[in-house]
Amino acid sequence: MSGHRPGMDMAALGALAEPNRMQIVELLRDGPLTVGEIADRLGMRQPQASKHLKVLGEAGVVEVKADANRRIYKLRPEPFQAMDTWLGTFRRMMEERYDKLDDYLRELQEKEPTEGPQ
Amino acid sequence: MSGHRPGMDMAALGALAEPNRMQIVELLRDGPLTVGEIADRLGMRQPQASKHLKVLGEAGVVEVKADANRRIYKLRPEPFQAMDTWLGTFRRMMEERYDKLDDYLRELQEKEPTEGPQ
DNA sequence: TAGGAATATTCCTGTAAAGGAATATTTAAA
DNA sequence: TTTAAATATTCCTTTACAGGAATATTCCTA
Repeated sequence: MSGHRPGMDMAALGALAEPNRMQIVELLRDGPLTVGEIADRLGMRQPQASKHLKVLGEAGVVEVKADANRRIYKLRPEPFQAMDTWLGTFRRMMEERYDKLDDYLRELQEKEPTEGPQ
Repeated sequence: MSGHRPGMDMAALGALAEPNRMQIVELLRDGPLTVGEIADRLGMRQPQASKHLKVLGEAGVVEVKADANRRIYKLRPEPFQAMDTWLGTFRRMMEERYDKLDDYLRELQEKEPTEGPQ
């Protein structure tokens, strides 16, 4: 299977597209943290932190390690690597200064010969 | 101004985190297209295509060029470059196999000397 | 200037998701 | 085995947003 086009997971994107979760991710960039620390440093309540971490976990962005009472969360590299790969497919476009617009305009003209070759 | 931390725009992320819009973006990767073409190729109705394109436009992901009746949409490189830059700040983590977890565990131990050095 | 093509907008409705508050769960320690 | 700390979960309410259908807008052409 996996006859899909390259595409992109999207799950991670959806998870990151929420400000609080983005903050959590940027916080975890510097290393693993417990739920309490995350909540403290970001000024959010523990339940909200837990909920956001759950979403991040389900999206594969973070993983947990239990330490007795604590839950230590840390980033997983995979989704970031995936995003990086995906971005690669746009690299050509990112550098292109000649953007095919004129080509496309011409293309449209030809497809639409309202009048015969006058 | 711009005393912000590096961070990430987020607007683009939010826009991309919707399947149909992601499809539009991947379609536009190969070059500019009109609304009608986009709707056709993706099997969505014109109004929905217009709406999604509007969101993408407000997020700075696409830009329009008017051609008479038509609106030709194409990708803007900026948000992709921004994502790329942002991803760069995770590159260290992406490659790291030693993930500071042990360090952090030790750190937690020391911060919590419930009993004296027994 | 009337008509049609291409696109945008509006209104409505259903649903997913986020925050707040309370509570359940788990674990260590007394 | 009771208590407290750390975390997860549930319930509720509100809001954002996506799709559907209809309609408005813009522009070309006859």
